[in-house]
Amino acid sequence: MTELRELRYEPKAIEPKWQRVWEEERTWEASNEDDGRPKHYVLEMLPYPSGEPHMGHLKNYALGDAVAHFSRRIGRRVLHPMGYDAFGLPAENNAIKTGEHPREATAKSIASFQRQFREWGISIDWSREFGTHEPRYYRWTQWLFLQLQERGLAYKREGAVNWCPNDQTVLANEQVVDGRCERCGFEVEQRQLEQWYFRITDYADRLLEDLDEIQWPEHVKTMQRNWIGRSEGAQVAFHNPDLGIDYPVFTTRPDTLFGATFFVMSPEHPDVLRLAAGTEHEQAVRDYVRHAQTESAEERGAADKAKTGVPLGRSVVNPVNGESIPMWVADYVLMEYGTGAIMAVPGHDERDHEFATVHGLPIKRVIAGPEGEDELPYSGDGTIVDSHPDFDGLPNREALSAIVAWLDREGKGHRSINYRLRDWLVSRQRYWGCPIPVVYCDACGMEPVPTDQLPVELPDVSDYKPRGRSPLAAAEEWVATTCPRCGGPARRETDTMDTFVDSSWYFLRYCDANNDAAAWDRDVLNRWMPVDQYIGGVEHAILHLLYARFFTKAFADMELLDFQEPFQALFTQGMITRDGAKMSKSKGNVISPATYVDRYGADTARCYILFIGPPDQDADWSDEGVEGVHRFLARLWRLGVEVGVGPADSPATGAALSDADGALARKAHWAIDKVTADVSGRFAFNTAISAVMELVNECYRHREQASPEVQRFAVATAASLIFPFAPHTASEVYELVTGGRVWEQPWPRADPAMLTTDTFELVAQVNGKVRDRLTAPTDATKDQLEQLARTAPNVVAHVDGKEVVKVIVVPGKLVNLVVR
RNA sequence: GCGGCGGUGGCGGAAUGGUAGACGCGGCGGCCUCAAAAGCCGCUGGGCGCAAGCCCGUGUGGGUUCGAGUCCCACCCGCCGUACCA
Repeated sequence: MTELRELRYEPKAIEPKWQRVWEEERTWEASNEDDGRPKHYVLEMLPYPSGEPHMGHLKNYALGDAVAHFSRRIGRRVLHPMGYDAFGLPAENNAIKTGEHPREATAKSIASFQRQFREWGISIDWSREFGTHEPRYYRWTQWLFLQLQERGLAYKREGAVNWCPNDQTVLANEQVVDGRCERCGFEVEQRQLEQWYFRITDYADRLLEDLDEIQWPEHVKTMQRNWIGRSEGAQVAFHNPDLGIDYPVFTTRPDTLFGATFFVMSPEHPDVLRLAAGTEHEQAVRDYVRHAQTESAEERGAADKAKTGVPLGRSVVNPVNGESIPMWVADYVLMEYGTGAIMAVPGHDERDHEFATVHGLPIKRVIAGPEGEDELPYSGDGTIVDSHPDFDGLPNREALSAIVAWLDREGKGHRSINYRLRDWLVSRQRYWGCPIPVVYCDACGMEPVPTDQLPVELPDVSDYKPRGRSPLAAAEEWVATTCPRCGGPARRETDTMDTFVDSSWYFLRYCDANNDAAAWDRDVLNRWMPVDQYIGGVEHAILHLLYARFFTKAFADMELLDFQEPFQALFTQGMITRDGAKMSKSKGNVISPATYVDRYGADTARCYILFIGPPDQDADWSDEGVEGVHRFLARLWRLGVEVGVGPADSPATGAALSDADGALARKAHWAIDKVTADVSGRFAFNTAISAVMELVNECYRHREQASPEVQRFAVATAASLIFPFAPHTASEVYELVTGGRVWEQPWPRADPAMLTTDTFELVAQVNGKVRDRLTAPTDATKDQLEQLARTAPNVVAHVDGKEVVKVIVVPGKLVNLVVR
């Protein structure tokens, strides 16, 4: 017999062995046929294949795989697919630098992801794999685009857009962070361009309301609510007699209308120059507007910036009292929000107050606050004063609705709801994306490409460099086409789609990934959707998650599917940091999963990343911690070798057991109970793994005394429980002790009789302080427990000479004697 | 400013209002070995004490309670998100 201590746990031998079995037997492929088991769709966010997978991917897929495995073993039919978000700028920027076709770079990266996902042993249904850059996928992206266009949900219009001068393309609002391009960090400019949009604003209310229906982290819901930014108020028209134009403003405080002392327009407001023309302020206004344009979004957006602005030399009439108030232009008014113009109420708005103070404008109080609150601006509630006989004296909240009703009757305004959410700008002047399937004909105008001519394939080009228009524009042979309506010459749209379009429906395609006749079959889709558990990073809280919800609702309206929300439950994972900092090339603290998988095996890397802490929190990677988890798996494996194959059933309920057998069997059942609760009730994988560690420690403790059968049961149970986290080692150990396949076994069940013991440790307290610990029978009465505690030597010492005024007995736990 | 999350040993972290610090790392000691590595076993919050044991201890200060890391109030600090949104 081989000396045990010479036995080495060799993941390099174990892991490929099981990967081969799963691959050859296609173990993780899911059938679209309903077999009576409840379905469970487990999905991790689509990876963007650039270079190699990083630690974030390892965490994401280790988490998802644990959920998928656990779900299968508790009897669900599980869909756990994989694909690649393969269009995008990194591959294209690489092409500009090196000339390598983005398709080549992407293919290499995908191959690396595929290889590593296999090496990690993630239980993926590979039969459904695709990349969003493959024509067989983007054909349907284009088809869906046309469906949206047919219903007016995709449209083209001219307007002010965000332009990234580095990436040479427009960006959606969601992709501009602090005035900078979310991708490259360059300052974004405003340009006036004709672009494609999706009408996501039509869905603002539904996107907001349905958040109540889904199990998502509250902070993600909050971020979406804030992004949608619904606010209730009124639209009120202020008339300018010079041009004879009504300028509507949006306000959430119509109750302060009588306090408006001036009127402010955004520098981007199209009428600003027209209004100033011919006044003494014309030149000053021109200068101010020009300056505002050159100022970066960042400078302009700084909250502590002084309130600048110039008068327009015109005035408008406040419709509620006929007062003429001066018009100004100031950059604290944003064109993007509301109507691009505001009524300024310096008495009750901080910003307006600041502006009025700087520019010497009148400040009027129209709401009286409680006693002592006589500072202006006052933004709290109070009583209407100096406004109108009908409203003076009313509480302002009451006056608010009364004033809106009155405006409505008088035709001067109406109730209005305003949103921060803008339509989603989807066209991009870049190459490596999904072509927008429309053509332009001189005779017929814009024409959608007929669906039987899809896909519009992305042509090869020789020059990827963006020049303010898509590189596709240079592919003349491709651009020149015929009009589908009149057959005459036509030109193709050369913009491509935002890659977020690709990833807004991929989870649908997985359900019916190989369907050549349609994007999906509605019945097949209904058998899997919605995704039961979605897992990914919070960085997608707004962008991807909002877009995907919008698509789902739009498709539901088109009767392409029958549910309103794509992701029933969402789990957002924390970041993996290194030395307390985010990993980045510039910091030089990047570590790659491959290093650890190579050194310790995939099971160690996966278990460690789950063991490190609660998965929704950030966690710092520690090399020493990895060693510990590796030791644990090696200890488990060694137990398997030592105990060998044979019967491994749980001791029968009520069987007479030796002390060692009893302790070990109970620990095994305790671990089953604990792991099951930790995994199913919450994502407490860290404590689940520590419970299996405890079981393994208990196995070592009873190695000499416990019977082979009970030891085998304990080891098999440990293997079975660790399987969702360390599938290879678990499979190996389970085979060593039972000869069977762990993934084919149902999830173990704890025997309730084995979860209780005859005695427990009774804590004896005096005045809430622990004074003794005693062994007490589990079935003892409260009185018996009290007597036991009262006689404990150290309790007696603390009670001595005092009066027991109260006794608290918590059966199974403690006795507390309150003395005086 | 606003919103959210968090603050527990040397470190990562664990604790349905009921034994604070499970599990892991690190450290210390022992066994094995010619020796080391690996492995196995034990100890490991701080202070006082020969010991039994006692005192202190979950960011700070109050409160509720027989009992508070946990609940309430007021603060401090850190991280994330968001910010002239009318």
